[in-house]
Amino acid sequence: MFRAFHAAVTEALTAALSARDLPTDDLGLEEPPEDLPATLASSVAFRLASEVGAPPPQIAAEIAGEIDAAEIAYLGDVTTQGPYINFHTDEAYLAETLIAGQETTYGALASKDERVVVEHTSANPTGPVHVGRARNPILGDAVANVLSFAGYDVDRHYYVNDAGRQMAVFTWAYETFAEDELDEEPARDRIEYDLVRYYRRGNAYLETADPNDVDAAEAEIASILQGLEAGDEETYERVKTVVDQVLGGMKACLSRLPATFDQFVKETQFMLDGSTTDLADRLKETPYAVYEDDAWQLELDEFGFEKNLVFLRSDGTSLYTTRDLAHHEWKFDNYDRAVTVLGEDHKLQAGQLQAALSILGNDVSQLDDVIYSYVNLPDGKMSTRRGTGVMLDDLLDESIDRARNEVETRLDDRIRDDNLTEDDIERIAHQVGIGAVRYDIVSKQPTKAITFEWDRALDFEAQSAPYVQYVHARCCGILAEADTTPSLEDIDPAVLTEPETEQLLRTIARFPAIVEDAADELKPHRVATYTREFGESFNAFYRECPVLTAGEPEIRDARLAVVSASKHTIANALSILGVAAPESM
RNA sequence: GGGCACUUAGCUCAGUCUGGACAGAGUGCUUGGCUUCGGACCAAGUUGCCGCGGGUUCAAAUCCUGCAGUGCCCA
Repeated sequence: MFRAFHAAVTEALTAALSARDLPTDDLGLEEPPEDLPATLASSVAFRLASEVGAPPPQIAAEIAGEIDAAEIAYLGDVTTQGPYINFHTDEAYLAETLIAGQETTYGALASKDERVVVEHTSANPTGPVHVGRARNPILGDAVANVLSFAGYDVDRHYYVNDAGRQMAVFTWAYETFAEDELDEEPARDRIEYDLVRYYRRGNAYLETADPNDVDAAEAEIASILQGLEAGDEETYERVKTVVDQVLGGMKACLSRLPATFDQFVKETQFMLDGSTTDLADRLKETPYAVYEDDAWQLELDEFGFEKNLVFLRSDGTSLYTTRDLAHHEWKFDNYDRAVTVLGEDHKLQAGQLQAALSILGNDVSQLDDVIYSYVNLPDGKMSTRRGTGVMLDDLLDESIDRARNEVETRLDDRIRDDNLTEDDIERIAHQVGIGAVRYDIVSKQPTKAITFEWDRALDFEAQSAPYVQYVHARCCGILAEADTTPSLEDIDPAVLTEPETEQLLRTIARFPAIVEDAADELKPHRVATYTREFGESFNAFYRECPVLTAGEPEIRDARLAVVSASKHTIANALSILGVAAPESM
């Protein structure tokens, strides 16, 4: 309802200003401080003071007088407080919020008939997913979720860099070394933990072996890269053997979050189908192309990049970015919009990519990047090659273990006698443990750097997932106990008179606007911030307004409807964040 | 050397895009609340040169600019 109210007020205020021949480009609409009863406010009077030649409070009063509240949807009253014009909602605003909230899909926006591809994670298939990379699938999944919930038709892609030097090194190492030449046991019984040992062994060899042996190895690695470039079938199969196995393991790890994908798009696809070659030919024809230092380059200083972008080596082989350009044109062919979630270390590359795409005549306004900062360890970076870092699997295991302990120690304190089974405990441990990790990451602004510390990442207190999940479980508990679902016709919203109920309904009313905003801005953390506000509103309601034990049947039924709307709201908010909504905990 | 980001309470963070009403949460610390629909909860108190300096504005945590610290990138 907040969206409708906002639209109605915008229209009314615009009309009021136009009627007096005043500018309507900046309405100064904002949400007033919490302790004020108004739902929207305008500070437009400040800006008009010099133009009109009157003090702001007087202007505010005149504009307010211009608006007939009775004619505007959901508008109950227009008041002024000094220079501010305050807009108050009417009874229908809360009543219709209550009705809208009965839908299980509450908050979902109308379908937009727009195809969006969200590319995220796209980590090179070199080994187990570590925590340094985990921000990407968690953020990316939430971005895709919020866009989907906001009505876009979303596909999730993982772009597989299977044509780079890393994969050539891996393939060579995998074929060269025998199991007994590896100096460690797999850290975990899954394929990528097994195979990464070859990758590490290979890299160590290249750093420490006799120079002649290294040269021989490098020749083999170069031949793999050339084979890929030439479209050699056998070379593709060799690399594929390694890539698909490692990727399978990484996929299994990511599915624990869960982060799933509609497609794994391989870089080699754009070498095989000739699109990379075509693209390079087209780049050569542009006025930005130069041949310098034995390489084809693009001069991008016009776009703010001092350094040239090399797109073809002297031997005619393409580079990572060239193939990614072909990849992006392919996205543009198949989607209306492309969103890419990537670490700040790829920011320059992304900028150059965008410049090159625009040189090629693409509409780059359909391209959006979501940039996040790296997750570091207190004493340095995480690296798959060197084998440093905390693995995502270990973080999730530890979090689940701690959550299980938490459930078990709380078991005796439970007031509710619902006799949790062993299966329940395990379910809750997973929901809370994994939810806490996701929530911790998704609730922060992606641009801020994170230093990983166990205790901080696994803190179940504070503004964390369990707090919000608990609200959902509470809703479920009450609804289950009620065992009757009053029909909408029986509900009279007018009996909901307590300020806590009103505050809760107001919070519920804002949810669709939060979804819209988070989707427009590609900022899922806004939804996380909202879940905390929601939790506070709900808990205040819970404290002051008994539902099942409410005396009057009308009040009980109406409050049940509030709980039901609350459940839908918080369940949907959690699902956007990718955090499980437990029925009990 | 150049570019991009970040800096808000002891700690972890919202708020910054789009300037507006006394700068918000959690945690910590000091208190209080289960004859009760779920205490992983709630209530009260405490905590601030919004990194520093300048500028724009009726109004700046928010916009511009210089500087510092931190992170990332470029050869």
